[in-house]
Amino acid sequence: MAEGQAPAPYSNENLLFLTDEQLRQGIEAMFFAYRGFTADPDRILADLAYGRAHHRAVHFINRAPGTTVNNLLNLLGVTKQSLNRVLRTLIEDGLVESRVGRNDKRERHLFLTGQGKALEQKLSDAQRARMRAAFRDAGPEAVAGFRRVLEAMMDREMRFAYARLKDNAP
Amino acid sequence: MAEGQAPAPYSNENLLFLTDEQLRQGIEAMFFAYRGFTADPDRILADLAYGRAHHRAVHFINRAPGTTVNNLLNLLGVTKQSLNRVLRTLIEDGLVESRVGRNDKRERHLFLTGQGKALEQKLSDAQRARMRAAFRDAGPEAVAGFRRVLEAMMDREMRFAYARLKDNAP
DNA sequence: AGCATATGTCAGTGTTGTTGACATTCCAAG
DNA sequence: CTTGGAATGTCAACAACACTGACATATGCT
Repeated sequence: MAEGQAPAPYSNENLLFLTDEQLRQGIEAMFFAYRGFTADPDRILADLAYGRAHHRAVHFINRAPGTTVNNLLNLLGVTKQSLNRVLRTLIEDGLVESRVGRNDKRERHLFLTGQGKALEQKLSDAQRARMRAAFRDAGPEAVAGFRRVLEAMMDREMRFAYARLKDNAP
Repeated sequence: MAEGQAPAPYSNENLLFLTDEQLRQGIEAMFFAYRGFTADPDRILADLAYGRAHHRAVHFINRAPGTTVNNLLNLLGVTKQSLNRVLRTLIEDGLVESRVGRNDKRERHLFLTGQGKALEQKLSDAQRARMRAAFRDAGPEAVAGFRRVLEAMMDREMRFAYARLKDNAP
């Protein structure tokens, strides 16, 4: 493997030298951490009749109230048919409200109802608690590094979407 | 919300103060980054008749050759029925070999065949390439922070499993 | 001998994703 | 004002991957 070769000593590249082993550890860290990341909301959702897809939809509708279906589609990276199934149950159950667009009446703008906000709170409280504990354990500089690496790992369009959400923050 | 309150000025807590907004950004970063993290192997797997579950199995068998089914079960966090379906196809297709244990004949020890190693290489090359690019962009200190936060986010048992894999590294 | 462990298997179910096809509504350009 | 395309919704079929529950087999340990 090309990446298995050691760099010349004293080269600047040494600072950036990444062995396959280091990269593998990064990969495994992502895998195990993501399991932890989703574990708490998953436990809550198991009791209700909802799954992870509902959680994601509710999260982003809360984050960007009034978002269109198409926008949500891009954020979530699924097909409209897949999202529609989830949205339909959320609307039927009174967690999400879908309002026809004023300017463009083809578009539907999505909002959480009181009930929807309550579920979002419950789920994100659990997820934030773990994130807070991890951030606290690791310290502020580690958190900054964590964010830098994750941003660099995203696809281009998702990096933009992520930045846009940050700016639109309430 | 309790966590929405600002800490007293000049308190040590300031260094660790984490707003809901910061935590939400961390959550979204995890979500978008994980999408990127799995995107490249997923594209490769789509052409073959395999899925993400096969990738995970092949990864850990490569990582810990001779591992037992039970050990793999714990690493992956799935039921034996679910893992068995994946392992069966991998064994039938000649990517994985299952050897009866010498000491304990109830156990099966799992190994990648040449073919299995080839697939593992192909998949992990793609995944490592992205990880390498992200690590390079973010820099060494960021990588250290990234790892610290992810470790802190794992469940206890997974943190141990992760450490054990690091130590057993070839 | 009897219980526990490790594994494999069968059957049924649920969530989430996919494709493909088709209808509706509406904006905008010619 | 007609037509083309965009945004959305819906139906049907299907696949991957997870789950539970039940049962079988072989083995190890006491």
